[in-house]
Amino acid sequence: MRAWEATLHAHAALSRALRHELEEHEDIPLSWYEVLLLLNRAPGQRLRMQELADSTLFTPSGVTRQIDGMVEAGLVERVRCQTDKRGFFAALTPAGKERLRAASPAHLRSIQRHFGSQLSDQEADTIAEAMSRITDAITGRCPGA
Amino acid sequence: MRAWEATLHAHAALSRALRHELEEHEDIPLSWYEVLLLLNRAPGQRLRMQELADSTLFTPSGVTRQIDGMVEAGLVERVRCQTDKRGFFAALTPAGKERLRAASPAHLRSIQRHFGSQLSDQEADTIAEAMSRITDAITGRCPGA
DNA sequence: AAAGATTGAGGGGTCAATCTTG
DNA sequence: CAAGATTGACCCCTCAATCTTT
Repeated sequence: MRAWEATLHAHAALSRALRHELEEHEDIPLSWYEVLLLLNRAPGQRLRMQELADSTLFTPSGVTRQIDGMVEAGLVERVRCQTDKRGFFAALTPAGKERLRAASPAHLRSIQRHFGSQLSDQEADTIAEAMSRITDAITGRCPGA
Repeated sequence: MRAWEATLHAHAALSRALRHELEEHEDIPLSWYEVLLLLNRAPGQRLRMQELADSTLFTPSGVTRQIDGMVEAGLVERVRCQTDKRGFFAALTPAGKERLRAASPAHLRSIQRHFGSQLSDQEADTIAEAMSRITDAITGRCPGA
């Protein structure tokens, strides 16, 4: 499948470039950015660990490791859920919010430069729609796995 | 950028599904498959380490680790280049060729099921072309990194 | 027992430094 | 010194097992 091989290569090249630029300019791992973004969008700037796992498509343990690092860096706090004491929220701290605000412009420029500027509007639409469909098909049912 | 987020998610979900299915049915890491494929296509069923790094978009050290494992599994041999003794070839062994032949059908079916069958022919063409363009733009010049 | 989350062990990749040959 | 490749230290993520709360 030619389209899949091309996607694999583009993903490898692109995520490496984005990671380098984000770490160089803002000293943030690429994976943190997505978490900061999700938390910032969320009501109360906080999400359950489980919600983060679903949204990011990481495993629960992956989310735990990630939040560990971000807590240590002071960007996020763990808050026990009062109504269900098994659960925790990851809550954005002021420092985390500030860090996201600082990193956003450069990162968005990187994405635009390496990805967006290479695509016509129509291509971008096609890709967004097709990729979403693929993700839904896999996470929606999972027959084999 | 919506298209980029969707691509990121699709890649995460898809590569996880493919990895699980390939490991379950054929007991092969997903990353080995691409190397076996490249070697099999290559003249003499062998490639220089450097060529593998370029083709797969892994770093040189990544290729070394990968080949280490495949040599240990008997799928590949390291062959010193006679005309330039700094270099090495990774050469497919008969066992490696057989392993690829055994794994191919199931893996191709996985790709078709999770990826190809979700796309129209036109979408697949658009994606293949656009993604190739993105890869070329990054690896071709690299202004920032 | 089931759900939410974490921990220990391990795979797989990167970078910077190193070794060898040209 | 430059090029091809490898090594050591390290990061990130996953799986299976575990702990706590429901």
